[in-house]
Amino acid sequence: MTSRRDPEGRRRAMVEAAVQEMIANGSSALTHRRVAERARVPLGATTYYFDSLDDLRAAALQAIVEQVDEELREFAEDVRGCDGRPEGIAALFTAYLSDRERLRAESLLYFAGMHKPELRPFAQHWVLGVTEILQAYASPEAAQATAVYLDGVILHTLLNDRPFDEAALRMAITALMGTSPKDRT
Amino acid sequence: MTSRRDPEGRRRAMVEAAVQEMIANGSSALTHRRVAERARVPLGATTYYFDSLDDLRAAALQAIVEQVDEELREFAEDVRGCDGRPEGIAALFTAYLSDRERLRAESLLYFAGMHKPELRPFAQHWVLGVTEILQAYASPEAAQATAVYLDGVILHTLLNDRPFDEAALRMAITALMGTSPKDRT
Amino acid sequence: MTSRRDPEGRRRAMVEAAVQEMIANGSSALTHRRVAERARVPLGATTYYFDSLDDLRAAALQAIVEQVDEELREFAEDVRGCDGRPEGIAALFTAYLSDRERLRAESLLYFAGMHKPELRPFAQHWVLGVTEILQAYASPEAAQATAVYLDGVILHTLLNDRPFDEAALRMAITALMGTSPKDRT
Amino acid sequence: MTSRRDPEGRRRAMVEAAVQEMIANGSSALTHRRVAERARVPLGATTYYFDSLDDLRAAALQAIVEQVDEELREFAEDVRGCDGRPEGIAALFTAYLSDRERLRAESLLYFAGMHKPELRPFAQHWVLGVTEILQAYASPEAAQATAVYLDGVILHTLLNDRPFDEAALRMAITALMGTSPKDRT
DNA sequence: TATGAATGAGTCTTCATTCAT
DNA sequence: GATGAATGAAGACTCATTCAT
Repeated sequence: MTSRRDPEGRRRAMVEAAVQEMIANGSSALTHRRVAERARVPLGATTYYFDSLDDLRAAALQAIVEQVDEELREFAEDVRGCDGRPEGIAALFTAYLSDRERLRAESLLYFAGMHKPELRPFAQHWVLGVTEILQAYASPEAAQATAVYLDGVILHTLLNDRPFDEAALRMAITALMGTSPKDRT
Repeated sequence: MTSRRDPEGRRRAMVEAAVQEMIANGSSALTHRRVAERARVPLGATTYYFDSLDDLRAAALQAIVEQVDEELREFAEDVRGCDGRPEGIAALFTAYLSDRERLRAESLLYFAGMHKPELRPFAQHWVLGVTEILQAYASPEAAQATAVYLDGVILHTLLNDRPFDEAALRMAITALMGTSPKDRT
Repeated sequence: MTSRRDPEGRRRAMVEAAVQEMIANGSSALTHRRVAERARVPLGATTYYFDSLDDLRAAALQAIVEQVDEELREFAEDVRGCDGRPEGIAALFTAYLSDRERLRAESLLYFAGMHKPELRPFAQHWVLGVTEILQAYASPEAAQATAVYLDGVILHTLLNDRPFDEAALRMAITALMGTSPKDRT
Repeated sequence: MTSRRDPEGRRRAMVEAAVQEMIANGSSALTHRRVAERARVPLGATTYYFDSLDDLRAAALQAIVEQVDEELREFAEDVRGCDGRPEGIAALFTAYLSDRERLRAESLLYFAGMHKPELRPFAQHWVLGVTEILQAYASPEAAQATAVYLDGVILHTLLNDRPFDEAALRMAITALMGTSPKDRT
């Protein structure tokens, strides 16, 4: 059992357990009991540390957002590393797609944002972040188009067993990054 | 109350109520009670007509799939009408995006497929359908890339109040439809 | 489906189905639906022919009593055939015990009688019948003692996979049949 | 209401209520509601303390088994007290038969064992126990025959208002206890 | 006469939340 | 501060019985 004398640790353990539970079974499957069991914490602790189950859910989503932040930082650095070239981005993203847990976690933010308007900022975090990163190498419009496409790719990947074809990714990114406002006819 | 002695009508009413309920609050919020109330049907009717809540949910998803089918048929015709030109497709799709209920319904298929592998065929229906339609005017790869991008656009639209910019849509579609395998370096 | 134009046949089919259902799952597992399904009769028929489920249950128990009657007649004849000798009775009874469905059916009468006083006559039918048969070859007291013992044997058999040992049966019957009032000290 | 904050007491109260309910109306009549009402406990408590109704039923049957154990211990001592003489056993058993609640409780084990093979050990407990006790004063075969007969007597008593005749009991026990393997012809 | 649609009462069960300790 | 006992509301589901047709 998580130590009684480490409030912060317990809190983290519960949030992490909530995230895992939501990834595994969806947001609505979250219950105090399951979190307590998974976090190896007494049942009472879940309500002692969080005012309500919704609070706990929100904390879990917040944790996912923070993880997304971290990923975006890494992604930004890696994109710099390959000088923003489409082939490089395609390779980086292919690697990103291989961690399905991560994708599922992100998709939780979408679910949440769709049914609770106040959670939309969480859901938009990823697209906005990617758009910003790509703007260093393409027009704002091209960057956004690419980010939106990549979101579609994530969706597609979550609904297929096979990984997304890297060549297709490269092709699409190349096409989209190269566009610019003047292309608008 | 839905007229008694009209089994088919009652069934339809309940399925429709289930769809509405899921659109409003997500698949997991579906309960017999809410469906009964929305369909103006006694509680017992929901279990009399459907062996289980899962059955009812499945019927609702099936209904959405059928609606998607209908939309794909219309879309196919409209795309033919504009000769598959990107500007035309962008215009058509902008119109499509304006019906948020429809988008939310479709997104239900995605989320359902994410947590229940057996429902994946439902979830892939739309992308596969769009890809097939676009193949008449672009390489298979370009068609799929465009379809995946459009899925991303749907997601983006659902998470924003403002409608998706049609010019951006046109730009991206133009870029993606024009790609072909030989572009792959 | 049992013919619509044979009311008596339908009735019999439902009663028989009820008996089978009760033998298989106990009296309390009886439902209109299961009877209708087993008897291949529309659901409505079960309430059309029987005022209530309890009525149907009673009819089923009555049918078992009638079967017991038939068995008692056979038993009486067979006992006459072996002149009431204990070895003969033991052999006959061993054969009787081999049909577990029959035993389970009889035990239903016991259950029923235990919880519904008005059904006690049904439950006592078997012991009284056997007692009467044996009285031709032993004192009333010996006959009753033997019948009670045989009831214990039925119980024992239903609770064991292995058949009851015929030698033990012969020994006990011999001992009990030979007793007489004057043995009472 | 059973005092809160006395888990063991509440548990016992519910088990006892379940036993009473089953004695009164049979195993299959057991419901959470009736137990809660009889034990003067809120409905939720019944499922908080027992994972399922079957669990509660099992606990009740277990409690009956324990009571049977206690009775067997007493019976063993009393039988020793009368030196295993048939008249003594008959007298003891007559007293035993006078407590109908006890008989009904024991019969629950029989009926349970009949429909659920995994509960057979419970059902056989009494016969095996009595057989073992009597073996100190008779051959194993005679002991078993007597025990089986006594089971029949219990059944008979439960199905009759009048108590079982002690003289008949004495006669039968005398006859059965005196038998021995060599009597088998 | 016969049937299957219909429903409301009642079953088991889960769980967020409260609160005594 | 911490916990686990406690409970009431709500959920899925079953089914005897009623009744329109």
